[in-house]
Amino acid sequence: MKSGAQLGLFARPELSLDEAFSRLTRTVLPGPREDEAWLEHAQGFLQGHEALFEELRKSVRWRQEKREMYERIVDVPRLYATLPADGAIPPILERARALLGARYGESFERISLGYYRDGSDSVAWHGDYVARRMPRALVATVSVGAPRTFLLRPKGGGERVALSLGWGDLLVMGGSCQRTWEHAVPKLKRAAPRIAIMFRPIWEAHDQSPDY
DNA sequence: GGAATCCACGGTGG
DNA sequence: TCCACCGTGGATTC
Repeated sequence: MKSGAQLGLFARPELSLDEAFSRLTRTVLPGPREDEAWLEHAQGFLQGHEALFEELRKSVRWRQEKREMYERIVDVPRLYATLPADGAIPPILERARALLGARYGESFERISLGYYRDGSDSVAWHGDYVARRMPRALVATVSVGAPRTFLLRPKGGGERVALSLGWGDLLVMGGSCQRTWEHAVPKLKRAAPRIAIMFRPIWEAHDQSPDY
């Protein structure tokens, strides 16, 4: 039996509108109440994510960024792109953006993509570059393709939180999350491809720095 | 024993 | 001036 991927018979991607946010669970991360960091997580937010994964993988102009570390030029271990600069914004993502904007009262102007091709692609512990300088910053991520472990830990140490993100899952990080917590996608021996689709407001008009 | 995790490395930029 | 940043690869832990 051939899989849907082999036959190209993917379900048309759609948002399960009636229940788009019904499975959303909110987690307040441990920390000072007056400087709260929180997560909202919904499994299967985007139905038919396989088709969107394939569309993005094929149509987006993926960038391999490089970084100098310890007198060597190394590849950043993932591919990166922004929409619409590197490809058309699929209608499903415009709808997702509108839904998220309505729920959170923000306009998510920036869409950036991170392509984790296999288990050797990863991102080290970090808070988003611009967001961590803001008192509060929303970052919404929809993950398509195969799940990868997504870790969070408080800056300065403490118990960490682990999530599995893929298959159309939604994760929203809010409050002081980018400033008081760090997140990472660790390398794994074996992992199938995943694309993270990140929605962010414009925090600074001149900001051009990539966030992952 | 294999996989996950930890840690040190150091030039750059804020 | 100082410190946070971050990919690699070897060491350590699970």
